Amino acid sequence: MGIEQDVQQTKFKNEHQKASINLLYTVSCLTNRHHQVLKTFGLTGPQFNIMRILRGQHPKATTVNDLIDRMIDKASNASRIVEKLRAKKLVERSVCANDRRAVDVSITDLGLELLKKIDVIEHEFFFGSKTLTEEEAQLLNSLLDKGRASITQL
Amino acid sequence: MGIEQDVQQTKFKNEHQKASINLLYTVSCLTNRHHQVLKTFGLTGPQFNIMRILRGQHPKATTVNDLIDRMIDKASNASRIVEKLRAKKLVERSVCANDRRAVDVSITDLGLELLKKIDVIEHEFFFGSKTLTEEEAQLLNSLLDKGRASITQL
DNA sequence: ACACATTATATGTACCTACATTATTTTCAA
DNA sequence: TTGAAAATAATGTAGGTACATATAATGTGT
Repeated sequence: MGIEQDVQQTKFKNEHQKASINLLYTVSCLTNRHHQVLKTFGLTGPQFNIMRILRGQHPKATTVNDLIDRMIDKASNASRIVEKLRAKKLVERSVCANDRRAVDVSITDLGLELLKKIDVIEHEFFFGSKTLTEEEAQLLNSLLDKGRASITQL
Repeated sequence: MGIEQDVQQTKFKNEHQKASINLLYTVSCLTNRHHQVLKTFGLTGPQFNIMRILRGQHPKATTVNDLIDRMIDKASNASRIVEKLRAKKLVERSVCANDRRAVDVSITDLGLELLKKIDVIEHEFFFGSKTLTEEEAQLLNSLLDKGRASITQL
């Protein structure tokens, strides 16, 4: 099944326009699937992302600013997401001792347990894990890197 | 610049995980750029998408239901977006004569003029238009189609 | 003809993003 | 040292998504 069938459009101006639509549609499928899976654990995508970053730093704390730097999807509102996680007792928050402007966030034991459960089905989150070979995935990566240059160079 | 530098992560479990993150990040760059451009015309991405669909049908009207079917990014709230466009006088809305449940939406002359202006910089919306060859874009399309099968087959 | 399911749209809620603004603390240079 | 600039979070607003539900019109089987 190519993108033509999937979006009910048979004509594209050229392969670049087709690739643009293909990217949007593919990522939409990917994130829909992820959200579906995460929902069964009571998490949203951005909440899960923050939890993973916190686990990576555990047992050290991470400031909100560090979270913003490391999130893939820009977090103009990391504070609010952290607050949602705190309400679920998955993370803790405290004013940073060294810099009283900053806020230290760290994952709780409850949070670590939840991530452990999600680890089991981690392969669900990998694009093309069942249909692309390692070489094809590598090729995809290089094409994305190369194509992205036409955006960032603007 | 590969994805490693862009997301400040040097280790990935495998090429498939890397591709997943690369896709999310790439589409984020792509849509950010589009939104940036569209904003100068006073439109959001979804609003622009609906306008394009309406132009494709012009001078025939399109029902809200048809809009939902044809939008790439699922529109659980096409009504609200149409209402925003109507407030800007870019589209018109009227109860469908044949089926009084349905609502006919059509683009106005003002809407057509706006799209005409945006047409001029349409190439801005194409991924990799300056950095990928036609063959590379074609290859990217086939990899996306193939990889997407691992999501939809679930 | 009428009860009932279906369809088309609208709306309420929870969550998200981008962007602008604010409050507080720290840094740094005159 | 002190006053301005920068940094860190939090918050308000407008717009978006997903999902559940409501409302009205249409279609259908008996």
